Amino acid sequence: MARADLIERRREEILGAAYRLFGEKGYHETNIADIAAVLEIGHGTFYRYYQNKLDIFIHVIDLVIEKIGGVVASEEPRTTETLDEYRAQLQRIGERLFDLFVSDRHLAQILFYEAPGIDRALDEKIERALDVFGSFTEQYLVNGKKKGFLRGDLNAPVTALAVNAMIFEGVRRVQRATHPKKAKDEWIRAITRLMLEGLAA
Amino acid sequence: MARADLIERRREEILGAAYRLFGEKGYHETNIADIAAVLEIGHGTFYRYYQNKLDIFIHVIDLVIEKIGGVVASEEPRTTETLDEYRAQLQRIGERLFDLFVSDRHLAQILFYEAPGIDRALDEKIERALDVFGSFTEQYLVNGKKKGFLRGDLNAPVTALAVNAMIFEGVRRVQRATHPKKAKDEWIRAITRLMLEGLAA
Amino acid sequence: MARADLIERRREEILGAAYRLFGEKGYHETNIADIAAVLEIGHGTFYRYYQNKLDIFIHVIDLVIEKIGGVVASEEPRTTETLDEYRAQLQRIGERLFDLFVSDRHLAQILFYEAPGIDRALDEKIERALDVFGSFTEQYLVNGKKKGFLRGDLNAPVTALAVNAMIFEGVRRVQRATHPKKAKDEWIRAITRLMLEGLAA
Amino acid sequence: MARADLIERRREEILGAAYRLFGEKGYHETNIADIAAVLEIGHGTFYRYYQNKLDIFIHVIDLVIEKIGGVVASEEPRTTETLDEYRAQLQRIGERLFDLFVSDRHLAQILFYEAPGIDRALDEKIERALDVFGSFTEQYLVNGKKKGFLRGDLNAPVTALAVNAMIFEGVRRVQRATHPKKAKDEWIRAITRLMLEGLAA
DNA sequence: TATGAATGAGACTTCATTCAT
DNA sequence: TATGAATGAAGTCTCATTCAT
Repeated sequence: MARADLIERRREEILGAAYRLFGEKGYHETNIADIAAVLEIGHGTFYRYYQNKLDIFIHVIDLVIEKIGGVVASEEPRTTETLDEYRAQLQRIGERLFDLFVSDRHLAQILFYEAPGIDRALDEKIERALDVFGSFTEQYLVNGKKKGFLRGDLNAPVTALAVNAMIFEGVRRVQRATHPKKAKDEWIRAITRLMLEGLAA
Repeated sequence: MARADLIERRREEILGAAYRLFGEKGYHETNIADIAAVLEIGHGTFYRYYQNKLDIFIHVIDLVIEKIGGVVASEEPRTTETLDEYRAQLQRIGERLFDLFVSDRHLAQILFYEAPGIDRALDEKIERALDVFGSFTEQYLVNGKKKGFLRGDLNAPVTALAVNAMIFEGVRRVQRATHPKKAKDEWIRAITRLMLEGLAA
Repeated sequence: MARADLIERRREEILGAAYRLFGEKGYHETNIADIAAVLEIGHGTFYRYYQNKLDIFIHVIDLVIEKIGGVVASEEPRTTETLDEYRAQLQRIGERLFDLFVSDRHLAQILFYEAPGIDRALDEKIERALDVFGSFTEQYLVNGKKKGFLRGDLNAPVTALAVNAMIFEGVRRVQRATHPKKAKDEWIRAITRLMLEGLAA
Repeated sequence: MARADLIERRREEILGAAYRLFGEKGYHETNIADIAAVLEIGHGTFYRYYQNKLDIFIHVIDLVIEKIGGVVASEEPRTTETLDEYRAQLQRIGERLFDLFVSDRHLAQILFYEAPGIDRALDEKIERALDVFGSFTEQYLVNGKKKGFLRGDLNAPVTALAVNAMIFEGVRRVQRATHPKKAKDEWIRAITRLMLEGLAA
């Protein structure tokens, strides 16, 4: 029992170290020996906890998806009744997501730069996660259509993915910005206005 | 001069082969020997035309950027006078861009999956290209503001990047779709409506 | 004493598991962890009963030698008085040996395929065991010479080893045969006729 | 053309070095780096000529089989007309085979000690080679039956394998003997007498 | 006595790059 | 200019053995 806890802790330590190193140096530049070294363990020990380098990276990606998913799923789509409520909700989620990426710079690095192209199965996994995130956004849109504060003829699934693409580009940009706070506000405002009012005069 | 032409042709042959292989197998899975093999040249010869593996990949990325840039810059922003003209223009560019990615599957694979994370300097180069693409979109927005058919208070630079993010997510999705034609129409429609009219009822 | 018995029993359980695994998977493909796993003991426990991997393999070879030795020494050479008695004796030993190898497929696998080349000292041990088996056969030949039913000028030590070589090749072949029973009869008959009557017309 | 020759020579140099090292140190104790070191080449170079360690060992075994096969097939079975001619023939082949193994100590070491148990497919290959060697001996026996100087009722295929087993045990023993010459004569004599006249008085 | 977490030497193999021909 | 043989750094992974609990 204590034994199992220690093992679980060690697994998480390794995961944490890998998360950091993959974020800092990149997947291909990070050796198993590097991960072992920062933890001051033998690199054979690593292989007691994870099958191989791809295996730990997959777990790192799971962690990334989980972190983002926590924010994405942090609100209840169906409770929103008016456009203003939706706008407020959008802003809250946006704030949390931008804060998440700004506070943890590895997140964006891993998701947007390291993960793609490592492994086709992993690309698929990320794609499915994006689909899930899309389905959350879609629920908001569907709710809005039902409640009547969003256009009844909007293509919810595609629009949801388009909206999410803007948001992810936003977090990517904000996280790299010289003044993240200012950038965050600009992006949240630009996206919500574009979404709700459109660009037409 | 004929000499120089031959060299240039050979350079392009190598670039073409590399483009194809990087798109099919990925950067790390493609060897210099593979590239040489498809051209039936010695792999030592490769090094007479490109400095190293990263060098050729950079040139592949240049090609990718150039292909996209050709579409992005295919219209003149300032000639548009009305919202309807802008809508038509958007649709034309969208069509061309989606067609480009659908007709050449390596383009999306390289841009979205292979390029990220290879090299930080290369990531920067792509970022700058995205900035350039953003500045094109921005010109349309600025023109629309000036002509009065777009909202005067919209944040043109940020909104332009957001719009482009939707478009790139669209081409990525459409290129992977089972029915690209249908997907393309849906995405173009969803994006233009979202942009111009917004989602609010 | 009960303590000592338990220890001895555990030693034999480990030996049995090792015997089976070395026979099935081979020496190099069998891990200490594999052996411990089939016994559902910790693999550290293994080292309380055997010094190391080679040590247990040496004990496995001892077991192999013992099993064969049991058959080889199962008859009394000096009681045989006539050629017919010797022929009958030969056939009895042959039957037992062939049955032993057919009933226990690991025996041949370990003796003929796994043991050679593991360790020079172990090769020597097996060589000495073969010498001992040779000396048994030699006793029959010497007895036959003394009793006058075998040629007086035959080179007993060398001929004994030659005879044993035939027998071991026989058991190796029979154990691998599609129809072991038929093969066994053929080999026993071929060897006894070759031995006693020779091939000349 | 000279190019191809050089490559072939290098392949054979590597094969020779591997043959020697596998014979001296054993398969598992020999590294690719060892082989490269004795040839003073980079160990990456090894992999230009052989796929991997097992691959070169298979080629070593091919060489072993070829060397033995050269002796085994050095006489024409059907030309023998009398028992004395057969005896002489047997002795010639025996001499050559014993000389081969005595002059090249690696041969026996590799065949009898290193090869078994490395790889099941390789074991099969050796088994098939032994079958081929058996079929040669069988031809002598069949010829003898036809010509009437060997017993008409002998089981040629099985007896051939039994005879070969004696011969291989002989070469193995002689090659290890303190006085190989004396041992060789004893073995050749013991085997031929056993074969042709049997042991009965 | 039993355990199994930790270790790290060591082996194989790949491949970008060089350079003599 | 073209070639491809040679190189060796570098990296992944295994597993016998130890030892603290």
